[in-house]
Amino acid sequence: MTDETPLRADAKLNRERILAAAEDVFLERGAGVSLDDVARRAGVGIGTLYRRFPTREDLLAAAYSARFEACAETSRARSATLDPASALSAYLEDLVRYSNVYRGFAASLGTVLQIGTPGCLATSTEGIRLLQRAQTEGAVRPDVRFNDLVCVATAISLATEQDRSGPEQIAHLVDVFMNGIVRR
Amino acid sequence: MTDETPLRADAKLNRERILAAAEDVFLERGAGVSLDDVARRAGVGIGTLYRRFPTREDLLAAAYSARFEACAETSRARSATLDPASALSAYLEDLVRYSNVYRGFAASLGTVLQIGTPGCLATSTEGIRLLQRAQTEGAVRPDVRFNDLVCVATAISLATEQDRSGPEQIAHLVDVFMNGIVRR
DNA sequence: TTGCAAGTGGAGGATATCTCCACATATAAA
DNA sequence: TTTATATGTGGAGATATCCTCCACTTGCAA
Repeated sequence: MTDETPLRADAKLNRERILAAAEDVFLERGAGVSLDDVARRAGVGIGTLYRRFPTREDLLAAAYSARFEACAETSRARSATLDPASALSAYLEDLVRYSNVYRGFAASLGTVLQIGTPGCLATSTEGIRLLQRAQTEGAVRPDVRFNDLVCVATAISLATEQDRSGPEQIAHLVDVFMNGIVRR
Repeated sequence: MTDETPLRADAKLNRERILAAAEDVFLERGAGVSLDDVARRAGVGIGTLYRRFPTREDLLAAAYSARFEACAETSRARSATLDPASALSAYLEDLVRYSNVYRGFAASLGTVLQIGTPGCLATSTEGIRLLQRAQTEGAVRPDVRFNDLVCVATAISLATEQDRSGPEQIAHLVDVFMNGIVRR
């Protein structure tokens, strides 16, 4: 799963160049941009890009890694002072917010999270932890899986990146998903 | 919005050929298939296809129209004998089931429903009616919008088209989203 | 019959993806 | 230092899809 041999010095530099270029280009023009453009911006051949990141999702996962790491860290810090359900709710909201940083990223969220990048791993782990905690404390139904949460986040991201709806729309949808549609 | 002048006889025939071909090809290989393939299967030039259906979503909406019409009709019939919440729940379940007929359709559900095809309109109208009824009878939170339901359906479709989960999985997720993730 | 609005096909330009391989070079061992 | 070679590189080109454009055809109303 993880790459065995360490990269050669020049290769490592190119890898970083690619990631920096990807961040710029994805931010500017969305997650669907041509990978040739990324390579060009990085000053690197397209072959080099593909050797390092065989799929677009690999590149997205790597480019997002730091962000996801931050997402996990924020959640960890916050969850100490929140009840389990609120912590999970806040986590979901953040996940959606992060997914909307690159336009068009939402559709890949599920795939990307499954790639073993440190950040992806951190975010998944944190989500699983929060869910489990909420479930053992009886705050959340026991038959919900982490995968369900990812789907929810995906759907909300998709819905909110079409409409130019603000953060209150995201919060509303998260609330609906957390508390249900039926009046209580 | 709706097309003014009626189609010429030959054009109408071609339109039907395209729709029949689209149904076959989408069923076989998913909603993302090459539109050239659809045109070829229909025995029609690609230009003709684009003239009639400017975007893939237009074609999807038209191909789905009959199905959506059936979805609405079923719901209308059923809702007479069900309490508002159950009727809404059943409607949601159907919406998801229909969305999974073409692989890869789920992500377009929101866009497609907004296209004025008779079936799309019927399904939307029915959903809005059920939601309103449930809300005026106090069975469902007043701050939920139809758009939220589409979001829910999308999420569940996405979740269940990845896993090869059966209908009981769909029912389960609908239940979760009707009653909330939070334990009651 | 006939005029023409409506319709048709598909070549072709634009854009993307991804592979392949001749060539270059960092690095570890001699 | 000098190799030997595993590792890395660039980018041409094969393949695929999208979508437009326009010369040509045809249904149909008058």
